[in-house]
Amino acid sequence: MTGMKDEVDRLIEAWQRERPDLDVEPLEVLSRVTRLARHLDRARRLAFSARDLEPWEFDVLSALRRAGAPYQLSPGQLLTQTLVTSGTMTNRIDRLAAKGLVLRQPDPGDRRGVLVRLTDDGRDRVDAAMAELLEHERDILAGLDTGQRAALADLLRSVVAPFDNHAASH
Amino acid sequence: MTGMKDEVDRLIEAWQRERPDLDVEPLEVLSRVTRLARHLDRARRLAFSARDLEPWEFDVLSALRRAGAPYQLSPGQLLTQTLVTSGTMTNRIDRLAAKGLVLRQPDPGDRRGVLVRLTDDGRDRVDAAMAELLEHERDILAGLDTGQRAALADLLRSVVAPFDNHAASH
DNA sequence: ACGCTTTATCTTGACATCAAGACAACTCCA
DNA sequence: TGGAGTTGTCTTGATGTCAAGATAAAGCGT
Repeated sequence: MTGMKDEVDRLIEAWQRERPDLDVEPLEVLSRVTRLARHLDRARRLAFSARDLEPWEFDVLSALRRAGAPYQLSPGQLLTQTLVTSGTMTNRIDRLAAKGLVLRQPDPGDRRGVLVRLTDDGRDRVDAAMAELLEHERDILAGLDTGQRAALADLLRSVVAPFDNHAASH
Repeated sequence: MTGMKDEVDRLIEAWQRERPDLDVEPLEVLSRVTRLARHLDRARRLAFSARDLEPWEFDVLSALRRAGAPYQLSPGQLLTQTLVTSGTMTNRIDRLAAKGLVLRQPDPGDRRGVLVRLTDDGRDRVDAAMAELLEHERDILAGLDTGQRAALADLLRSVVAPFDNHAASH
């Protein structure tokens, strides 16, 4: 018991009133996940706007940053990591290159391919944005103690893991 | 310990390798929330496609359904519930009306306003879609026992509640 | 009653995304 | 070496969304 009602409590009450025959218990978890994700989106947008980055820009730049020096990946690798289509990725790389945050270079080993590399400016921006994002996220989780956060992470992991490990069979 | 690694574990390892100075613990919870929400979106799309409904259609229809008989709300009420802009809602109502799932009626008490009402077909569709969605969601949560699901719901509620109750001050 | 402000909905124009397909370069086996 | 199939990226056309503004009707104080 947390002593506070949220929107999902109200949502569930309404469904129970209208459809008493249904067992709506799954909504207790999953509607909260959906709503929290929406709030997180707004928090991300806010955190990144201080660095003049859109969330989609951060997604691409952070994939490159995580790859480690020399911070370069192919468009194909980027689209498996960001789960967008190839057309979208072409468009994103165009715009990031126009902003000077990435460079498009021919792949020396495959003339079909290109390599997308983070510029120094791109690296600085994504590093700053990541630090800011973590600040915001810490605030969001401030109501939980360390043990609760760990418990929440473990419960979420066991719900998400089947998806992640099943997707490997594609 | 759940005995399984997920994508977020790998994401966190990469960040720790690249930025050992940052405390990335918040990602343990919030990146999993984001990823789970994305998987849920796909599950919803799948559940609704059997009833030939898009997720956005379900969002609107279910708001009307939850309102109870006579299943009617104003566009304004619908847009506060679905968190889209008014232009988007106009477009959605147009398309739902064209499909015969809702009716647009003049508001007898306010000539500026209209009332959007669920048709019988709309009610049947959204009821069937809801039952199907709950089936899918039960599958997703099958790895947790009742106590774990309740614990997860409570932890999520205490993270989400501040947003929901703060937003009331708009 | 008269304006001024607010409220409710719809319209417009720009934009990001996706699905499907085009095109070029690579691989591999005969 | 040649040809079939595969892979990597980009192009095209349709769609849904948003922000900003237009329009019309209510509310409200004087």
